[in-house]
Amino acid sequence: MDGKLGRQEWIDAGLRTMAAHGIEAVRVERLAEALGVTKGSFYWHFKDRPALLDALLETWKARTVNDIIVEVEAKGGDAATRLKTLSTIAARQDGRLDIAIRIWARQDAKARAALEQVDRRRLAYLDQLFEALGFSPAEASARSRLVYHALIGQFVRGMSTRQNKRPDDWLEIVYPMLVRRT
Amino acid sequence: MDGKLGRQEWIDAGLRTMAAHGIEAVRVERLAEALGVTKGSFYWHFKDRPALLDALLETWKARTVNDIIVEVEAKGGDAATRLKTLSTIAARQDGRLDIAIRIWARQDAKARAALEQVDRRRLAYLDQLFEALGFSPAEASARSRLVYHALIGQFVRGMSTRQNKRPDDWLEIVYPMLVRRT
DNA sequence: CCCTTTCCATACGGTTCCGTATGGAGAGAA
DNA sequence: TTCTCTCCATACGGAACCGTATGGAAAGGG
Repeated sequence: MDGKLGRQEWIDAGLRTMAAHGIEAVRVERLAEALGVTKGSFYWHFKDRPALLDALLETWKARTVNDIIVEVEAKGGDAATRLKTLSTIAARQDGRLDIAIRIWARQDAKARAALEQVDRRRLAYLDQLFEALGFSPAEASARSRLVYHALIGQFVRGMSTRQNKRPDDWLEIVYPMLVRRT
Repeated sequence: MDGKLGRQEWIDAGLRTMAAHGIEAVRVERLAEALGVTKGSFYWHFKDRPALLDALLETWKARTVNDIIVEVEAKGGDAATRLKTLSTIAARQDGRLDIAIRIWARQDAKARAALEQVDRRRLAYLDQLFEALGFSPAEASARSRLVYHALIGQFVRGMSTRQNKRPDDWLEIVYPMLVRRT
């Protein structure tokens, strides 16, 4: 199964181990072993390790800034429908890569900048949906943050906890509360 | 300024750097430099690095299993009052150490076990409060998880984000919604 | 056939850790 | 004083990385 490999194979392998074990675990000699080559190959395709990490971040950012939002918009519907679509899609993601980026962002300025961009985009979209449901900007913002933070918390917890086979139904249960105007 | 130092100084230093930079940053030679000694001291007080990590975990667990719950119970009041007390106390914690443990638990079985114990304890307490407010077990459990996950998410995000000076008022805003029976 | 380009293996020096071995300084007991 | 116990410094070997230098195999063009 070995033709020659290019940047993309290294990036994919990097994203895999990053999702599984965090950015600290993506080492060039380990990736080389996993890919069945030596690091001679790596330093042909990349200048150094930071160059790979940049590529990982860019790849993640490109595929993450709009992914869920685009998917929700594609399904269409009114604000309530989109919010429902969004919550079901978001809740069944595994989010391991997002969490790995989030942990990385604690130490790295670039990762932090990319993450804040993604967060702002998603929170703005959530704000928009809640406001379309008739909530004031302050109420909409608070509910957006409640939901978004709760999803992050679920992912973080699911990452630490052993394979949780329970499908986590709390979001479905509290969903009616979240969208009901007072 | 240095009398001799004992296990506790090493543990405190370990907890500090762990809260600031994660478990990966807890290295014996770095701690030694921070404490103004060499690692000769470390290997006098500890068998090896894992022994220190065990001590860190035990220290955290001992001071965390009950901390907030005890504080809330000390203030007393009915379920609604306690829930309010709990949310304000929890929201103004920094939670960096908890998050560091949570990240560590992704890779370490012992940390995972300790963390699951703390999580179960806290979630059970939250369930109890919500049920005392008249919610069904399923509703209470869902709301507990919503709030708990949201707090985790806030801490994780606050850790990645640069010094967020906004005091995060979303919890206060959505609080009435959380405790209102349908 | 030869030559160039592409891709990778091998070998090396340097850094940062871990853990061990050993000796030494200081303080109190005998 | 001398002996002992506690605590730490120093020095060492080894592992896991990073990045560089260099050579070689494979493939295609000329």
